[in-house]
Amino acid sequence: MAAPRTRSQRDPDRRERILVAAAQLVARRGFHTVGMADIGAEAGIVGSGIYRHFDSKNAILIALLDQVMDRLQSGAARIVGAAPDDRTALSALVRDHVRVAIQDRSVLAVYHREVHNLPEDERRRLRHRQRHYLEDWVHVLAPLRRDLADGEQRLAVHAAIGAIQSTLFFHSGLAETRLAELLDEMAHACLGVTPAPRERSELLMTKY
Amino acid sequence: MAAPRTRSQRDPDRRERILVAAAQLVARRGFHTVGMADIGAEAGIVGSGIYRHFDSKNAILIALLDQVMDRLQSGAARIVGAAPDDRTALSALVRDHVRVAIQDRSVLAVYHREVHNLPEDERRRLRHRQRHYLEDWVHVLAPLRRDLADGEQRLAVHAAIGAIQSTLFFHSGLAETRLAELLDEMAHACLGVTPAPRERSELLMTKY
DNA sequence: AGCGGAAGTGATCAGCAGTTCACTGGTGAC
DNA sequence: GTCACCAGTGAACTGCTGATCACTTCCGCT
Repeated sequence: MAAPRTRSQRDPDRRERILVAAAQLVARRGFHTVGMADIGAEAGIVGSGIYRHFDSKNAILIALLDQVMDRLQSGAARIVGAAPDDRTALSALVRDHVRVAIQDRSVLAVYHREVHNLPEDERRRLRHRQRHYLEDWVHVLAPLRRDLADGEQRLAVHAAIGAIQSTLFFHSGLAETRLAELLDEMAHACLGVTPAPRERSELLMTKY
Repeated sequence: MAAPRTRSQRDPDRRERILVAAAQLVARRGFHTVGMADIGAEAGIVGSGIYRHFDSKNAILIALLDQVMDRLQSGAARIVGAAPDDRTALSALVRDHVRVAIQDRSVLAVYHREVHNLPEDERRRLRHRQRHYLEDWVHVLAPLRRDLADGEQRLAVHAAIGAIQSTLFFHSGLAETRLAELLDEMAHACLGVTPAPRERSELLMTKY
């Protein structure tokens, strides 16, 4: 029962296309500058057609930001669960964040700039998820930086992520592998931890 | 003639109060979430009264962002003109940016998030000023990091500033001096340069 | 073929927020 | 004292944009 119903008919993944369109447009021009008509046009339908897939304009933004947190959190969970030691875990966290920053560039940029455009409760919820993600970092950093107090470790994590995400806001023109290498290095520098050797899978920048 | 006319009458620095009010509100809730009525109320007048001091809502934002760039650029100009060598200059640039990030927290946060809400031409103008400021950093970093290519040096500068500005988006709860110390350290780590010893004046965190 | 329903359309609504404007009241100049 | 002027007021206007709704179209299923 409740068999996997044939979802949509015209375009099976229209919903996803709307999200992609919104991410690109919002990243470039800002959430409130972009109209439903714009998003619709980019996704191949008319503005009002979006309401077949989302309840409101805000719902699009929420879906977008949740998607980002999903990617970050799932990566972190996998890493923390599998890494043999703290230093390996931390380096893997750094590299995963770099990967997301490069691959999901526009969505992450949107997250960074548009969280405060959310209604109070949704913002709290996302901030909560974000805090959770950061806690993963702090938890593996703590034993490696006993010289830092609790709040200071948290600051270091923020700074490392800030360094990584600086790439969201300008175009370096560097090759992706080189870009990843440098961001990786600088994030580790912020954390005051020498990078663990890369895994083979990481060298390939694979998705999983 | 055209003597320095007695500017305003009721409140001599109402204009400034409007800017401060706008900075705080916009930093917390975002530019388009904040209405003219809100800004006015915070500044002690009614919403429409603002138009005696600014041509439009956008004009407030522009004045705000220009004010930030003024502070950054004037600091950079002073430093580059006076520093005895590149390493001292770079460290001074870092410390000045840290100072602005802490002292003018909300205004800098607004800059970071709301530039793309500007009309095309104004955005270009501000981006241009920003580029100019970054060029000062790159110029003194270049001789210290000959191992990096041109675009790579620029990336490092962005990352260092990203690390510093990460402090704009959360409350560390640390004492200001300790906060400045750590940000300073991490920014230098991103740049791959050992900090020059602090000047006496810097230790006091004075404005000039 | 023909039925049912989901996807897409376009006209229309509704409300908000920036802006304008005629007016008031207080301040400084003479 | 009074005159000119300008910051400040509040009501009204307007344009824009998110949202609604009745209608059409297209697909899948029997």
